[in-house]
Order: sequence, then C-alpha cells, then structure tokens
Amino acid sequence: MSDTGVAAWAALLRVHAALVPQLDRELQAACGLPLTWYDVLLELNSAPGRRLSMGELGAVAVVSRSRVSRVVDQLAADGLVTREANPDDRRSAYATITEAGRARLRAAAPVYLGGIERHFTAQLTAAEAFSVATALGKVLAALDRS
Amino acid sequence: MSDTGVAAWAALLRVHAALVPQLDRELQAACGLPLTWYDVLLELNSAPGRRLSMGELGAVAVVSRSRVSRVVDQLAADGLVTREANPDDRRSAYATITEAGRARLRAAAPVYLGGIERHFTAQLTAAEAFSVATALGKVLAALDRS
DNA sequence: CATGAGAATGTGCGTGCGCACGCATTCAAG
DNA sequence: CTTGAATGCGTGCGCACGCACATTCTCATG
Repeated sequence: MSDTGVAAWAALLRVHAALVPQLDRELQAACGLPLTWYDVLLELNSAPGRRLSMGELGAVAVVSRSRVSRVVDQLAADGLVTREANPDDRRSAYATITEAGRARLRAAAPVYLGGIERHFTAQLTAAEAFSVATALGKVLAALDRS
Repeated sequence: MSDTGVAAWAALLRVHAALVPQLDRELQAACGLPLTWYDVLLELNSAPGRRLSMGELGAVAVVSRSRVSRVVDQLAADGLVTREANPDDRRSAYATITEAGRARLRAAAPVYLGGIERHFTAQLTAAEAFSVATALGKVLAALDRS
C-alpha cells in the first residue's frame, strides 16, 4: 500500500528537520562554516576546472539559483572563491574555488562526514543504506525528468 | 563502506530540497493551505481530545516550538483552531482543532497524499518504501534517545 | 546592420524561521 | 509562608531564503 510510502515520506521530513540543524551547528562550531557554504564549496571543488557558472551552481547545489549569488559574494569576501568573468559570454560569471577554499573544505570534511556517520549511518545496516540511496536516487531521477 | 551512507544522506537532502517546495505550492494552490498549517492540523486532529499544548505540539510537529505559537495564532485567526487555557496549569495554553479545521484538513489530505504518491511513492517498489521507512525510523529513534 | 526574443545574472522586497530573552506560573526546599 | 529554581509560553530581533523584476548580453531572423 502507499501507506508505507507516506510513512517513508513523513520519516524523511522528520529526519531532515532534526538532523540538518544539528549538523549545521556542529560544523559551524568546529569550523565556522555554514552548511550552505560547505555545499557550494563541495560542488565547486568537484567541478571540472574547479569552477562553475552561477546557473550551473544553482542547478547542482541544494540552494536556489538566486541565493547562490549572495553566497558566492560572502565566500569571495572570505577569500574562499574568486569571481571571474567568462570572456566567451559576458553575461555569465564564474565562481572558482581558491586554495584557501580547498583548505577550509578539507578541514571541514571530516567534521561533516563524522556527524553524518554518528547521527545517520551508524543506525543503518549496509543494506539499508544502499536501499535508501537507490530508492531516493530513483525519486531524484524522476524529478529531473520533469 | 560509509560511502553509500553519505550518498543516502545526500540523496535525502536533494529530495527534500526539490519536493517540499513542490508539494507546498501544490497544496497552497489547491487549498490555500501552507504545508506548515497542514502539519499542525494533522497532529492536532490525531491527538487525544483533538488538542495539544504548545510544548507538545512543538515536540511532535516538524516546526520549532517558538514557531508553533505564531502558526497557532494564524490558524486561530482563520477559525481553524481555538486557543484554550489549561485550568490546571495556567502557564500552558491548549490549541484545539475546530470543526472547520477538520473540514479543511479533510479537503487538503487527498491533495497532499496525491502529491506524495505522484512524486515520491510512485518511483518506489513496496519493498523500497518499507525499507526507507524502517531505516529512517531507526535514525529517528536514535535521535529521540539523545 | 537592425531588432526583437531569450538567456544569465544581480538585487529589492516580503516572508518564514529560530534564538534569546522576559514574563507569568508552578514546584521544591527551607 | 518565603523564596529561589525550574517550567511553559509569547515576542523582539536578526538571518536565510526565494520571487519577481531590472539589467546586460547573446543570438537568430529579417
């Protein structure tokens, strides 16, 4: 029945509501790094050329496109990224992660991953974690298609 | 490995970020009801005596305790709940769902559940839905314990 | 070349949200 | 009874977030 489907959705909402503020606080206390910054830096670091345009960043990151502009401003003010113009298309603006940004990301990664491990993964068997990842991956694939 | 655990967490974040605004818009367009209101009304409707104190409501609902106070104000302004004093403890305040509130909830339920079905459950097998629900249930149980 | 449609970005603005605080009340200890 | 700690609640305040719009630029079409 879809009853278990609704239960799964409700559990997802509750886990998100309880865990995101928790991990955010832990990360900010240990590294002075908001979760939003971490997400943006992570995407930039794994991008080809370590840079992305604002639109690409908004599409791939969790935050909205309009918010990306301000977050990049803050990151640039802290020297973690640089704003660069695209000579081929002067409308677009690239955000490139700096070496200082990569250093902050490397310092923050074990804190964030450790928090996920302690509060999330530790409660799951390997099979359950795999099942959750594949199931939610299907949902994401369907959402991208529409 | 915990690699799949991190992948599961990342997928959860993305599904939440993509689906919550979607369902919120659908619900608001069809019933003029924010998702926060729906959640509060749902908890009140399934509570003993159809009423809860602010603290209980903040503990059981997705929204924070401080936010509950303002949401209940808005719901009371629309006649969907009533604020009542507790004669046994004059600090606490009860929120009781009205008949109009129950009617709005009954009208909104098929819209919300239909959205969950179309965007979420439809992509999952019954076994996957069950696995996600139980796995995230374990995480919630561990969070409640701490 | 001229021009209008469409894309990519930045920003003013309103809203939702939680934290920290103050107030009223209850309870326990003396 | 008195009093200090603890509880439950409401609210001022600041921050984060997305929408809608203006701006700048590209490109296809005539």
